[in-house]
Amino acid sequence: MRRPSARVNAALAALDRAELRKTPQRIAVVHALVDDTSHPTAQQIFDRLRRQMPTMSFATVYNTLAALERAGVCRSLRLSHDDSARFDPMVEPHDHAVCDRCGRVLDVPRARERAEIQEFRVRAVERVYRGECQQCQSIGGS
Amino acid sequence: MRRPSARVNAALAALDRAELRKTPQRIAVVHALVDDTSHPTAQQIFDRLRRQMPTMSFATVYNTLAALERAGVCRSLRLSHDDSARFDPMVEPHDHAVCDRCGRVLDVPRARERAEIQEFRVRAVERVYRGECQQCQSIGGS
DNA sequence: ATGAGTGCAAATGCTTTGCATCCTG
DNA sequence: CAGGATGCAAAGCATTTGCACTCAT
Repeated sequence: MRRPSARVNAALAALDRAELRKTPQRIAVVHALVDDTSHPTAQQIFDRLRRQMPTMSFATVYNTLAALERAGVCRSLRLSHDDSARFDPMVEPHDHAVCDRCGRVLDVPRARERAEIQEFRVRAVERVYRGECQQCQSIGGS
Repeated sequence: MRRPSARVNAALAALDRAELRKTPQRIAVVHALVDDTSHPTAQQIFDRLRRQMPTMSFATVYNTLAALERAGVCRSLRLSHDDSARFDPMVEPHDHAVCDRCGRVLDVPRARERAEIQEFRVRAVERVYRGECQQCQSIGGS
């Protein structure tokens, strides 16, 4: 956590919009997450917060992260088969570079694509298109 | 499973190369997986095989799928946060389209990219670059 | 008989849930 | 005081592991 940033305020505003109470626990999670580019796991966030708020429970961290995701404040990522979920406060569309050796996850802004990851030695690229398949389109609905 | 295909033979050859015994269980898993484009989970493969081989155990399916992955016969995918691992017998580089509504996973060959998924309404694209970060490169090693 | 492979069950690890309690409005 | 939120513990799943047994070399 750095100084109160614009991102913190935007996140708290998103909580309002989602009609979620700004409890001390949620504010703490927001502070811990919102300026963190390391893509922490729920466990890492919990460990960090526990120091400053010893009553914080693991379940609250999980529930809060899920709430924040629903409120559009963060996204959860499952980038490797054997890793737990990681949380990314950068909600603008962007990509990720995952290190095979240390597991580090780097953000790759869309505008730069390959340029941004010059220092990253790319072995493979995986693309996932998300959307609606033909069958589901024809069914219609929301 | 269809008629014995070229893919089956290639997979069995890969087992040889990896010095893995071609046991009835492994052959059954190969047959169940290798011509299946639906990206089944281990559970789905197990359910299917259990019918024709009632002694087949879940652990064997898991272990066999991991062995097949190491042998280069298939890849495991974790495409959504809440889904279990899916197995893809198509090992050539390609991408995936995931339906938000039904969870269906479609293969998207590299050559075609967007053209191939005309009938799929794309909401978002996610890219993952896999490789080695700068720090790990400088450490060197294998 | 040696060692890989299997099958069962138990263990593990991440995540979710139930529920009593606590606030806050 | 009503409903949302928290904290704890327990439950759920998917996946992995330990171990005794089997089977092919």
